[in-house]
Amino acid sequence: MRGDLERCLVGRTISSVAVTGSRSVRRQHPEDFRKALTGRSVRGVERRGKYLVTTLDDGSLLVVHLRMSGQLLLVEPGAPLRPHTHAVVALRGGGELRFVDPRTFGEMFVAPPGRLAEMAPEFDQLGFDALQELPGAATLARLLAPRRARIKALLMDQHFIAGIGNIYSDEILFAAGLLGDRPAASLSAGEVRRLHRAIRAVLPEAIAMRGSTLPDRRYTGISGDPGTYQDRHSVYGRAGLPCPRCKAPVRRSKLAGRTSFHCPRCQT
DNA sequence: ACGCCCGCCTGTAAGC
DNA sequence: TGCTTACAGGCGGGCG
Repeated sequence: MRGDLERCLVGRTISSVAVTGSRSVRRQHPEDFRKALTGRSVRGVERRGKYLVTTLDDGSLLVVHLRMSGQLLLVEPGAPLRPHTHAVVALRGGGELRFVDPRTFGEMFVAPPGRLAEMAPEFDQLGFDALQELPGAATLARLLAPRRARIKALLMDQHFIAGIGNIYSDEILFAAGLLGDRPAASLSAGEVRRLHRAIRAVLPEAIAMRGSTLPDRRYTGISGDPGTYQDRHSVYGRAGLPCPRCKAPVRRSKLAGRTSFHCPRCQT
């Protein structure tokens, strides 16, 4: 999604903004949000964990978090308005960026220059980015050693490592051959190395395939195009289906409060 | 520090 | 067919 936004938005100017409802823009008055964006042009698009951060020409930041059901779509003006469209950002020269979110857990806000920390204190709490800031295996081992949490809970803990959620924690743990309920501190040096390699293998591969679009098609690219990594899932969403490695049926369980999937033979 | 529960919402699918 | 219930890519807060 970051790449899509970068390709579609950098250099473009925002001509107008419309916000409907009060839930998606909730850290500031929607009118302030609208004013902060109107007339700005997009300089770049970054990502911190699961937050999308668009840099504008005045140094302010447009921050978006999609949470469970949020979607960003770039459409032609006049395209039919999908239900649950909460914000429309019109671009000069055509095109509209639309924020659609049925469950309204997602949100957007604009942080004026230098105000991100005060508007979004949780940014300071984010752990290292799973993709861009992953430390070496030895450092990772040192970080895991004192932790009593289960490894899956820790992989999904944005304060520890930022960017991994329920799908990719399960896929990473499968690739590493580890059970998610193992206490983090119980991993041997070799197991941490496997985990490290799994993170570095799964995430770039999933991104190359444009992510995982589940049957409800809630996550798509900016053009509404589905990702294809769901076809490569080894365990997530595959309860009862054969493990791609050993053919044992994939098991479904509850772990770290979330529905989880693992292979009972390949993961220990 | 950790596990577990709930709430925040709406849509969907499963179960009766 | 129609109703009720459970659950869904996240995350913060409260409790024990």
